[in-house]
Amino acid sequence: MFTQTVEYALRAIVHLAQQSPAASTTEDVADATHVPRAYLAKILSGLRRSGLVKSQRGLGGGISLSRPPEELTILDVVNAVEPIERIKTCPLGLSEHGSNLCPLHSRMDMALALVESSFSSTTIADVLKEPTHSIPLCPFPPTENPTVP
Amino acid sequence: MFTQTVEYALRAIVHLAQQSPAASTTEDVADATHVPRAYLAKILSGLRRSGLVKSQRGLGGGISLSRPPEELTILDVVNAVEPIERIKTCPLGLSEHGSNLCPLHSRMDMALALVESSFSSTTIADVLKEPTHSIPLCPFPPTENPTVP
DNA sequence: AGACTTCTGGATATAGTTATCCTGTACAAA
DNA sequence: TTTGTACAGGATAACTATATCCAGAAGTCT
Repeated sequence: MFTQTVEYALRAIVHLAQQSPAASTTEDVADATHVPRAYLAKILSGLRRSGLVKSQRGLGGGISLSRPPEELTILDVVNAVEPIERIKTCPLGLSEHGSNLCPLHSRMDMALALVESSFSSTTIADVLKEPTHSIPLCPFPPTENPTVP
Repeated sequence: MFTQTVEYALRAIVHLAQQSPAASTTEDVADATHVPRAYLAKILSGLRRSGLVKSQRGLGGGISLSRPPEELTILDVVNAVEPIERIKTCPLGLSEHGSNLCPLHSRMDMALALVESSFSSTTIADVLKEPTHSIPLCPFPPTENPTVP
């Protein structure tokens, strides 16, 4: 459901947040997140162009967050790499319909809205501050898989 | 977020439900749903293998639903073509962690759970029976894009 | 049987995603 | 200024998703 790229970007951002406001090299992030170095570099370039992170070359340089983790939501990250595209017009391309959605696409869009809402209400800081001793990217104590009634 | 294939499969199923229990030819479905015929044929083959639809060759044949629309959820269709994979173990591949999820993946899985739940609580019949005169695959009256508070 | 219809499945093409590599550029420190 | 570090970005490869085409199998109707 979520692409590799989104997964990788989120891992990277969480790691950067753990080091924030210090910078990490691409190599450091790759090692910590188990993301292929060269591909991670591309993703981080994209995040820089989106303004989520800033980069510094040379010794002591690396990548760091542009904003504090409290002001960065999961949705910000997801939308920077692969925007969640809400369904705004009928995908069948029937021009007569304008912006009205049929029941099917209305339901699909509702699911997108749920994800969007869930992601926008969680900051990276929330992820780091999770109660108990569970460590992001490196868990330990039990976290139940949620089931929505 | 959802793939073309999922979108196409849902359109096809909704159309089949509208004709249910009669059969439609692949051609009919393709025309009604604006899905490329040859590709649709592949998708329908898959749905048949999954048992959601049955096929009949020859004159008067075609594809029809195996179950009444009341007993078919959106989730059934999605899972038949591209299963929603809940995150059950840490994607970092750290064996020590067993099945415990870190806060990040716990949140991501929660989003998946929301979608799964939303899709499992809507049958294809629900989509067809939507109040007002809005017609699935062919809408007309306004349906507001939902926004979750 | 013969003509026609419709699904089935294999081969193939095209585009997008994921991943790697390599050269160049910017910066720091000595 | 030289050396070393680290990001930037282009070229390329492998794989998957999407899409097309066609020959063949299975069915209906006369």
